[in-house]
Amino acid sequence: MAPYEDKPTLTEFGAFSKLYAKVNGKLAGKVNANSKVRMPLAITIRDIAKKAGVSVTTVSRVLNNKPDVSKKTREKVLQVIADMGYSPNAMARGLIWRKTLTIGLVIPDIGNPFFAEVAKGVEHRARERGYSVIFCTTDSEPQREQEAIELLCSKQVDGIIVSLSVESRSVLERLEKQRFPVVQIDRKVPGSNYSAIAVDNVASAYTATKYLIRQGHSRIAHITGDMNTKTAQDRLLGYKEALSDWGLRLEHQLIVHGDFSKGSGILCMEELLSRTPLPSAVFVGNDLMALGAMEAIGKHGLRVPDDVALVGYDNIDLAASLQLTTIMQPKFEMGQLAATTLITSIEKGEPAVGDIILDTMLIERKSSAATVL
Amino acid sequence: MAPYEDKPTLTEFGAFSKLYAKVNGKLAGKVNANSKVRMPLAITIRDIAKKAGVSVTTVSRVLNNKPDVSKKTREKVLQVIADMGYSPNAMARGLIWRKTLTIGLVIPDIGNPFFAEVAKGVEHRARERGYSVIFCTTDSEPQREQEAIELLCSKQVDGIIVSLSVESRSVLERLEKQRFPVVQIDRKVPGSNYSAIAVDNVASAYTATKYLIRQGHSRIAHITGDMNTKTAQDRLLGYKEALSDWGLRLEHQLIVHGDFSKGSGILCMEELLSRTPLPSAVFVGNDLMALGAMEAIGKHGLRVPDDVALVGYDNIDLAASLQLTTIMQPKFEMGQLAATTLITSIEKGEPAVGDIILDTMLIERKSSAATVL
DNA sequence: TTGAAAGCGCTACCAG
DNA sequence: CTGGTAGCGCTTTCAA
Repeated sequence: MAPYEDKPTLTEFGAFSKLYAKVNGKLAGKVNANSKVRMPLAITIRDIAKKAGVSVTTVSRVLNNKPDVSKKTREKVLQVIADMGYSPNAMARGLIWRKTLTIGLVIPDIGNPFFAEVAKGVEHRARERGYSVIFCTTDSEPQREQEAIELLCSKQVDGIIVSLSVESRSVLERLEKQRFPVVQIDRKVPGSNYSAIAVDNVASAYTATKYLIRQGHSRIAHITGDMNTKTAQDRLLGYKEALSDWGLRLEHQLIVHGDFSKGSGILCMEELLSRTPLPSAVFVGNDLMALGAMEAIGKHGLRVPDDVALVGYDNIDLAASLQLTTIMQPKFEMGQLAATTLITSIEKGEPAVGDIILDTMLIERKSSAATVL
Repeated sequence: MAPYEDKPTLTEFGAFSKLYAKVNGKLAGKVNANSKVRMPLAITIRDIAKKAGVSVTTVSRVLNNKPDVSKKTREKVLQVIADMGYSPNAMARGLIWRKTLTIGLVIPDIGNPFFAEVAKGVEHRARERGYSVIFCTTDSEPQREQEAIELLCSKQVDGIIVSLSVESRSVLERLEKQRFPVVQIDRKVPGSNYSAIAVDNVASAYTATKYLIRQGHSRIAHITGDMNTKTAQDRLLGYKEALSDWGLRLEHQLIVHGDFSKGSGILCMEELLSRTPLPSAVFVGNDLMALGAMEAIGKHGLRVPDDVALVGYDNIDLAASLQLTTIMQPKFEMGQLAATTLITSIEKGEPAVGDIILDTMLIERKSSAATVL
């Protein structure tokens, strides 16, 4: 009648764990199957102690590499642990240590290659430092962002890496008051003091737009990301500044609002294709939308870059294959850095200071080339 | 001197939690800052009880929606909980319930859009059912697969969704012995009894190859995925069977082994491009490698499909944009189904039975079109 | 060098 | 309907 919900410890139950009789007190003695005493659902430190003929304290000492254990005892205990395949219950430890060695990751969408790559960086670095990662996706909906954070807090994660919409400021403020370790990634919530790992979106959007202008374009459209994010706002800003600096008129009908998804890229591009005269170039808020834009352009029998030049943002894997000119940002490294920053902050017991702004780079490819390669 | 490592409960500390004096026994009385008594690091159920003027038992009842609490008391307690922003410590609960409402997800690479989409499906469904997801990546290295599973077990997850290399059979067997809930996704470890959510890789690879043959190709190469996975083995098998059924000779020099990564796609294609005569078509083990293959082909001044036709596998987002013919498999749905299956198994207390094989579909696009669109 | 015992925050059992 | 109390599995005093 082994209960299915047993917690695993990667061992089969040995002869040792057939029936559990409480010994340290009232209930010692034989316990039959009908007893109300709950069976231990996995091997515990007590099982190890008994088998090794030592106290739980000693086992605990071995487990935690404390001194004050004779070499002989230590080896004996280690042996039993290996034999039984015991692994300590992280929850029980967490209760005492007030540490779970787990961090939270709150991102809009793991399906977006940008965030997938960021998540990869986070997970890799976290693993190196001995932490696990619980991830939550929010589609940048403030409601879900808050729920995710509350959930992670109740799960007692040691810290959280977040990428939030601008509306989640109050949530962050509450965490700040408790001095809870948080690091922002990709987008910083305005007014929040938590440090962020990001790029200069204004400057790089400016660069992208300037580049198109220099290519001879004067009717340049922009498909924005989710305007609820600082990222999208900043990229729009950079676009506007570039136009302004080069004396180009800002045409509101050339700015359409997407949400960073490929689908929205299609829709937005469709809309732009109905404008007359047609824009000759589009700075798209991210690569995923640029993908959609390409599809829309193709569907209308037009060609990139001949009819419409395109510049994206992110340099996700497919940008190279698609010959999409784009702004490269170091996604994996951002994830790694965020994890490093957060974990250091957790372990030092003090908040990270200052933002880390990483470099971006314009990568020129066919989608915007004046001359076809 | 508020310690930074405080566990957050989304509340600022109220006047209530300035200093904590043990009351239920020995240590009652004033406790000064030098005391060895650890300060409570977050609001606990006892704080709520005290503030509401009831027992912890009653608060617990309210927390768990048990009956046997008068409406008035319940409301009072709820009010205090809301006021203090209390949220129960999931670890303490987990210790008792032997449930963490957390599941593990072990995948090779979150950076691969296929797995990112699967992960998305898992997370969405898990959230709907009240579970969180810890994810671990392994690059299909058996060592890391085992470590990931052991880690997740020690974190007491309620179950695990895995996508493993064929070598991890023994690890699964140990989990099986303990009747620990596991569901396999995408690839099934041969010999394991845990049910899997996957597609028929042999049949679909057969379909893809057959399709190329029907397009008139007779020199068809294959770039395999990581041959340590059942997925890659099966796709190779389907490829071979199709060749055989159509009386085409199997040329070993036309089979090169990649690892499902884009980089390996480039390398493998380079290798194929050195063959003479050139294969006129390549069935690539997944879209990511097909991406790489396309780049390699372009770099050599050749064109798709005129010089080399390409068929991929997965139908990731960019396949549409790249006009890549591919085998579609329902990634998001696979993730959802795996989560549903696992959680149902966890909650019913019995293993899921049988595999779920989902339908695939050949999606024809330009990369293999006989006539350019 | 060892072990007994007191909890971490919570739920479950029992008695009122 | 309510409250006291014994643990969940572990670490950490403190005493031997």
